[in-house]
Amino acid sequence: MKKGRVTIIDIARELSIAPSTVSRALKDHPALKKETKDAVRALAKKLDYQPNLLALNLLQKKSNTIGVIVPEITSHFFSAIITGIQDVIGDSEYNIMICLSNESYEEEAVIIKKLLKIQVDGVLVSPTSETKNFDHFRTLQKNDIPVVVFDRDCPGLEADKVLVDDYAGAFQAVEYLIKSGCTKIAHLGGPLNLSTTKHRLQGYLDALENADIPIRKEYIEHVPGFSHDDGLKPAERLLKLEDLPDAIFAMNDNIAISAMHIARKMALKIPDDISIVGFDDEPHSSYFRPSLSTVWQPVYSLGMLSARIILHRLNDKGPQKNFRQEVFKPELVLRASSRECASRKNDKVKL
Amino acid sequence: MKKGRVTIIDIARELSIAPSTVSRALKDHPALKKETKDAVRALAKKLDYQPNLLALNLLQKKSNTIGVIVPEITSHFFSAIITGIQDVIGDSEYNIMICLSNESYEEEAVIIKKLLKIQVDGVLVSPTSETKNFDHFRTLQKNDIPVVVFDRDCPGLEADKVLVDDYAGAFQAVEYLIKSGCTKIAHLGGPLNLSTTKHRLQGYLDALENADIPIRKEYIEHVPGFSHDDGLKPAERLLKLEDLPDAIFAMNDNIAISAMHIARKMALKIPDDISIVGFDDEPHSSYFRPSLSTVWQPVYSLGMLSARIILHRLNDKGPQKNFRQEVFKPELVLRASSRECASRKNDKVKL
DNA sequence: AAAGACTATGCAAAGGTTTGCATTTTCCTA
DNA sequence: TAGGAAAATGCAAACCTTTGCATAGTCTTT
Repeated sequence: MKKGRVTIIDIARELSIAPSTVSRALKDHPALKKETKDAVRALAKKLDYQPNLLALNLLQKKSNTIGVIVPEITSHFFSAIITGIQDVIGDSEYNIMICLSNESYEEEAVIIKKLLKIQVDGVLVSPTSETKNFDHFRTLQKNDIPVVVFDRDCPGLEADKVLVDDYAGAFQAVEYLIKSGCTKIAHLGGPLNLSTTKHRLQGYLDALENADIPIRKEYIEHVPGFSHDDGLKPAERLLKLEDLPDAIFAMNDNIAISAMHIARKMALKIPDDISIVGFDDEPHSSYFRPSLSTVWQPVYSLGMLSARIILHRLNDKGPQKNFRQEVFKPELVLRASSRECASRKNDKVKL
Repeated sequence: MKKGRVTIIDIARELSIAPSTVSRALKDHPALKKETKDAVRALAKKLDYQPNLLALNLLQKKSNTIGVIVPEITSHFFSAIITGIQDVIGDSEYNIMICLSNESYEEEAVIIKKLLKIQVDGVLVSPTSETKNFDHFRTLQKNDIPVVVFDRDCPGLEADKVLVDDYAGAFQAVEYLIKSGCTKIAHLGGPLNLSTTKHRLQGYLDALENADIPIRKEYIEHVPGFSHDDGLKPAERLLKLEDLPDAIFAMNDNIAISAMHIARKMALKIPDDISIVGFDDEPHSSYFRPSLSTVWQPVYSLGMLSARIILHRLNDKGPQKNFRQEVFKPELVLRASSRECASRKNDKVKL
């Protein structure tokens, strides 16, 4: 009786043939006699032979692992993306390794080093809100590790990218607020370094300009982070202005809910006194009262596409070029935290 | 110029010594001359030598990977546990591989096979709500892979376990409802197979019995899944009973919120007409109006402890025995969806 | 000066699989 | 039946590191 697991050598010995023949038999090599193949396969099955992937990894210099770097997973946004990624990668020969950067550039850099060390075959990454320099991603590429950036863009980095048209989402949202009669529209933006923050801000600005509404600096605040608590202070600043806004377009749903809280505390009626629109369409946003109008993003699809792209890169060796850039369209979801609008029937509405 | 990455052999050749000497120098083997060590270390640094973990894995027959199997990650509950796990494992030599079973026994079994194939060193698992048979976990153990079960128990499986005292949490919650004057307390339970469901149900039953309140079958409903939508129908059944309950203790926050919705739709006042208490303390539960009373669980700690236990097992080879069973105490969090209670001041309250 | 002790280093195997090339076996044809 | 082509299989290297044992070299002691 052998101790450990069954190897190709055990099978070879038992059948008095060479290990290489066994290997070929198991992969249906055309040069082999049918009988040999059958004998090998039968014995392999009988002994419950399991190929040793560790040996294969060494031989092929690859780990069959794809690293996924995200800032966090406690929000529905990233956990849904990961679910999409997992559902695609799960059917392939690859495994995914999820790494949390905690929105810290430093941790992100450490993760990259770790992934290099274990020789991941590819990396999917949504950079932290602190990341301004992308050289660590380029290091991956120099080591022939394809990188796919998702959701948060890395301007200047040449890589496959799967993004959301944040600009359009923001523009739509603010345009709707204007149509619904709001004129004093404030914005609660995210950390300034982030591409998503910038694009949503630009969408906000352009929608105002497009409607000939002057931009007021005091109506624009930026939050330090993405949690409910991060939004409270900035929301309070907006709602303590002398000339009170009649609408707030927030960077995400959590922040929008912070604004709702402050508004409620100040006895403002939503949406009569003030409309509030978020971004992300987190599942619980529809359960609030008033339910939150927001911008929906195809998170699951985003994850799936990112995964498909990296699988494609991995199968399709060769120099990395012709980078793809896919941009998903978000959709405005109108609920009860924003006023009705005369032309509402003409808008695409998702409830 | 060499093509690939620098190996121990490259260093050996350059210094005209044996690879084994290089290996020993890098691990500070006592038999080596200081000068040799220094020379090796200097060159290793200069060439930016990175040990090839793939080779090590093969040699040591281990993958340095810990599998983490969870039903899903889109809820705050599991994503927070994973964050705790990650924060502990991240500092070790191990990597974690997160696998989603989607509450499907079949998928869970497939995952186990995959983890065996890649030769994980250990597994952390919270079984699906369908899992009644634990032989697949025993298969892991037979292969000398330690298993740590967390949150959801596997009765009869001998393994390390990190659980929450669901019984006590439920008992406390229902006891409070009784103290606050409720007498017709209904329960929205989870899928019946789950240990957590059973224990919470038992806590509910015992709290009633303890107060001499007769148990009414029609006041007990079970939801098929954990999402908001899964709770709607069962909640409706409860609230359409002729003898309306004056309180609902729900399996989790999502279900509690389903109940809140149905109650509101029926113009019931919360908590005046009906008190509602959830379980889990999801972050958004405090933002609802009325804010949700619920039972808080130390999710992050639960993840960290599970991770520590498996690391300990991995360092501490030898036969698996003396399994640990750790049980965390949950805490009742009183908010606005339940009535005040005369003796409230005496309770430990977390807001 | 020789034996013994100790220090420093090298050799080679092991871990399991794949693959180009070499070799053997089989079969057909002249 | 020899020759050669074609079919089937084997050999050995490669992937990189670790480690028990062997060996070479140095020093000490009698």
